[in-house]
Order: sequence, then C-alpha cells, then structure tokens
Amino acid sequence: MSDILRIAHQQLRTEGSAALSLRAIARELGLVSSAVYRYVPSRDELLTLLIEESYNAFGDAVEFAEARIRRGDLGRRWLTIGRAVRRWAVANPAEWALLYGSPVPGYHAPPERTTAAGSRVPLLLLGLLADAGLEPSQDDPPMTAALRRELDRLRPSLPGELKPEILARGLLAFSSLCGLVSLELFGQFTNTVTQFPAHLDHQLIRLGKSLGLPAPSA
Amino acid sequence: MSDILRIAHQQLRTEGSAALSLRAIARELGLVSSAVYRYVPSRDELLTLLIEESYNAFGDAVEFAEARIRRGDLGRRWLTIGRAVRRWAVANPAEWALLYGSPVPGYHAPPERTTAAGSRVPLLLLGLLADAGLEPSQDDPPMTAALRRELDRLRPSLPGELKPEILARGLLAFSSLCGLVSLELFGQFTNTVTQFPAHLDHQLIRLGKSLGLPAPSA
DNA sequence: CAACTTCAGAGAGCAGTGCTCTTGCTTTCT
DNA sequence: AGAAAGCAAGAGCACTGCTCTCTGAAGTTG
Repeated sequence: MSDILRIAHQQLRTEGSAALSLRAIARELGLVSSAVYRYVPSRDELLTLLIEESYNAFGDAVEFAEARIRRGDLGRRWLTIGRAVRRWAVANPAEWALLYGSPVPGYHAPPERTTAAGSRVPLLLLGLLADAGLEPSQDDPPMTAALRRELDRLRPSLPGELKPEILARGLLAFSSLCGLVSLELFGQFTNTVTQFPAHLDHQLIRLGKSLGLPAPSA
Repeated sequence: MSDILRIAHQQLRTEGSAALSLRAIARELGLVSSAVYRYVPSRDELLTLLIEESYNAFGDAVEFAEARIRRGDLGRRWLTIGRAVRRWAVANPAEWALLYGSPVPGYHAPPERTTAAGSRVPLLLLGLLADAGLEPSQDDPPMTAALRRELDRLRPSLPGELKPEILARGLLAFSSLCGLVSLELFGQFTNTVTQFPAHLDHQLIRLGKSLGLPAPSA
C-alpha cells in the first residue's frame, strides 16, 4: 500500500498527473494491474490520497520554514512563508499543479476530508495576521454587509481575532501568492520575468506592505 | 475543419479538457477516427488551436467590456477588466483551466505563437496603467538592479512609458487576479467566500488602490 | 489435525484512447 | 479520357481504467 503511494508519487513527479497510471504502478511493483485494485479502489481515490499527502508535505515544508523565524518579526515571517511556498512549488511542480492547478482530467472535486490538510498553509498566514493584531484602516475599502457577514461566518474556524477587513487582506495575499506561483510555473506569458527569483521577493514585500505588516528585519 | 474546432470546443465545455477525444469528435461528425487526422495532425495540435481560440475569445470579451468605459475613468476601467475576467472565467471554466490552469496531461508547453493572443488581457491592463501616467512612489519597495534590468527588457513590447515599478504593480495585479479567479474556480479551500461575487469586487478595489488608481466613479 | 475462511495475486476480457498505415472511392485538373 | 489529388474507411498496435472469475497460500477455528 505505502509502496503504491511511493511509486505513484514518483510517477507524478516524473510524468505528471495525467500520466499517472495504475497499470504503470503495477508494472513497477511487478504486479498485474488487477492486483492493485485490492489496495486502491480506483484511480480517482489514488489521486485523492496523493492530494492529501501533497497538501501535508506542502504544509510541513512551509510550517517548518516559518517556525524558524522569530515570532515578533512579522514581516519576515510573511516573507518566509511566501518564499517557502514558491520553493516547494518549484521543487514539486506536479504536486503544485495537483493542488492549485486545474482539476485533473475526469477527476471531480476532492472529497471534504482533504480540506483540513489543504487549509494548513492559509491558516498559517491567517495565524500570522492574528499575531500582528492588525486593525482595519482607511486603506481597507468599504465592505458590503453581506460580504462582512460571509467573512464572519468563517471566523469560528480561524485563529485569533480576525476582523473581516484583516481576513480579506489575508485572502487576497494568499490568492496573489498562488497566482504568482502558478503563473511562474504554468506561465504561458512573460516567462522571463516571472521566473526571476528576485521578482517574487519584490512582490512579496509589496504584498507584505499591503497586508499592513512591517518590513522584514534586515 | 471549423466543424472539428466547433465540436472540440463544445466537448471542452461539457466534458473538460481531459475528456477531449479525437475519437469522440469523429463520432460526433459521423466520421471514423482516422479521418480526423487529415485535418488535425495530433491531439496536442488540436489543443494548441483551442488554446489560441480561447485566448482570443477571452481577449475579445475583456477588451469589449473595457472599451465601453470612459477612458478617463481609470478606476472603473480596472474594475471592469477584473469583473470581465472573472465573468468570462466563470462562464467558460474549462477554457480558463486550459489557459491558466495546470498544463493538460501529456501536453507540453504551447508553442510560441499563442503568446500574442495570450498577452492581450495583460496588455490591456498595462495600457491602462500607461494611460494613468503613474509615477513610482515610496510605496513601491526598492528593487534590485537585476530585477529592474529584467523588467526594462520587457519595455519595448509594452504600451506607453512604463517605469519598472509601475510594471511590477501591473504584474502583481494581474497575478493576483488570476489567483483570485483560479481559487474561486478550482477552489479546494473556502469555497464559500471566494465564490461570493461581492468578494471579487472588494478585492478588485483593494488591488486598484494598490495599483495607484483612483476609486471608480460611483 | 482437518476443515474452513480470508487474503494476495493472476489472467482474461470489455470498452475506451491516440495514432499509423494501407486501401479504395470520388472529385478535380490537365 | 486519363492522371493526380483529396477524402474517408478499415484494420491494427499499444495503451488506459476497471470488472470478473479463478487459484493458491496463509491463518483460524472446531
């Protein structure tokens, strides 16, 4: 079973998610294809397992990096999160595509149980914002009551006391980060600049400012 | 030939990019599979054609929306671009996935000729920024010389006079927009808020501010 | 100890895929 | 009229996910 997952991961890495084939896994294991079905009910289920594992590997990597930063250095914690996200994505492009790219062919929406693992990195960012104790400012655009209500409904499952405005900042920052990384990886366009390491750093500092975080200590 | 593309697009819409099958297209046309190969050299080439078409449909939609706004209303032009991007993506999720999602299974990097079509929307945004005549401010983080050089290298193919700082703002805004839309569409996480229409509007205004654009006229 | 149950895997087979090659028919051009 | 294209059919190869049945070995129980 764990052999199957190991080989699946390896195949994912080298061939990409689309080429992930139960038969190839079976071959690699010296088994016949039908034997694999004793352990994995279907290719979709295997993908779900891979997604969960990848989310956790991703969460581990980012959490580990962030944990090494002094708690009070909020700017650097954000910068570190951003860099760690990118580094992991660049090192594991197929996994990143699995998590944040378009849904895999024929695979329909991962079940709910992956959401816990999938929330780890966003929660890390929101935890940082909670630590920062930010207050809404006049830079935060006005919010419709409906949106405020919707954001408040998330609050119970979030760390600390996050005002809707601050939560909105976090969501935008996380989305922007995903966009930056995805464009760098899948990037049809301007593949030159976006893949420049200094580019992400620059944009991360930009985003940090708009989050309301202090500049990272030098 | 155009029949093939029409059916391919339809199949893309209803089944998704992975299920796009030359055989199914042939069936739909009342042809045998090999006959299609007279018109389309391979499935990959068909995908490339679809990508180009989709980029152009996307560009048409966004350009059309933006063209209806008074030139001087810079904030509204940006808001309109953002909304049009989202609307098109929501209306054509499979195409969006093709353009900005993870690369299709087995399909390797679209050829260079798609970049012209693919640049239309980003260029629209950069044109807007050029019209705005923005100047770098102290909100723009310092930039390494290498990054500045890299950004300057893009300048010849861009509209107007875009200082590296302004170009960087634009790149971030476009990336953020892509991230927001992709997370809404593919969204593993917080599928509640991110799909809320008011959410995108709110974040677009946020982004507009950080671009340095005035608030859209009421 | 013998009988029974459980488990791991083999093998065949179905329906589908992309793609190639050969054959034949029809239309068009010379 | 005869040659030259163009268009499509058909068979076939290697591959995919998945289901079904069957065979052994291993472990459990009376």
